[in-house]
Amino acid sequence: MVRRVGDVFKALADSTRRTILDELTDRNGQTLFEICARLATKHGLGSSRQAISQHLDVLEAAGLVETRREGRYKFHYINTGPLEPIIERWLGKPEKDAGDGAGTDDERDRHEDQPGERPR
Amino acid sequence: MVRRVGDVFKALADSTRRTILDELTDRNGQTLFEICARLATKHGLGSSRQAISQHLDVLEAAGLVETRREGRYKFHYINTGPLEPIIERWLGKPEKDAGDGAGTDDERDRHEDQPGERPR
DNA sequence: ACCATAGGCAAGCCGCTACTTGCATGTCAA
DNA sequence: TTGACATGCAAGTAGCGGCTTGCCTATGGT
Repeated sequence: MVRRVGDVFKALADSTRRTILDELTDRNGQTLFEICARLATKHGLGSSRQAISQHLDVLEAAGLVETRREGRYKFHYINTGPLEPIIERWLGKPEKDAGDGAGTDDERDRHEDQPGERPR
Repeated sequence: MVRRVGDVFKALADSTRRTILDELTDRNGQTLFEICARLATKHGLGSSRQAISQHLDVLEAAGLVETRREGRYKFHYINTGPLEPIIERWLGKPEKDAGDGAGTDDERDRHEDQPGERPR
């Protein structure tokens, strides 16, 4: 698994997944059923177990959630690591308006979801 | 326009829009045609003018881009304001694992893109 | 062994979204 | 005014993403 940059943004694009991250921030290391129950009661979400499970898969693929198996339970832990660099991407450099022309040409995204790229 | 929280995440979910933000970070205040040209040359994107225009609409609706008209030109400026609070949402509070049970019940997202909500 | 619990896998449906296509509007220069 | 340039608007299309439905595996208790 290559863990692209865009996966983090895609993962955060869904409000249910953001609420899951809120829930894991409030109480870390929950199981799937725990998350389902607390999403239903505290946040009024009616999502099914499979829906939450798929959301957790997306979050794990993005590196925002790590899991640990123990018997028949699977605990989920939030990982805020991928969150830090994605903001300083646009916040870090000073705002120069129309200064130079030739960019540094560093790759950040590589356009992961671009269809073609056409290597010729 | 209410400017919801989720709009910022939705706007950042697309890699072309992120590249546009990169481009505006590199040179602020570009016109639509400028952005099209530089996306094509520097980043190798073959998006049409209308596609870029629609992306800019999304970014503006999210508050990430502000515009200023001048004659027949429309200049686009990046606005990093909405970016700052969305990360400290999960980075700010300390990670307590399985501490209390009753949450603070503060609303952050309001679940803007939830279909039902069913007010009964 | 039996059953209940916790979770996984896969196919299908449906709505949203990015993109295209075509035309319309507005602005400046000659 | 005429034409070129910069942008806007709207309908239509294709693909992706979130959710459901149904069944399966595995662990633990009795």
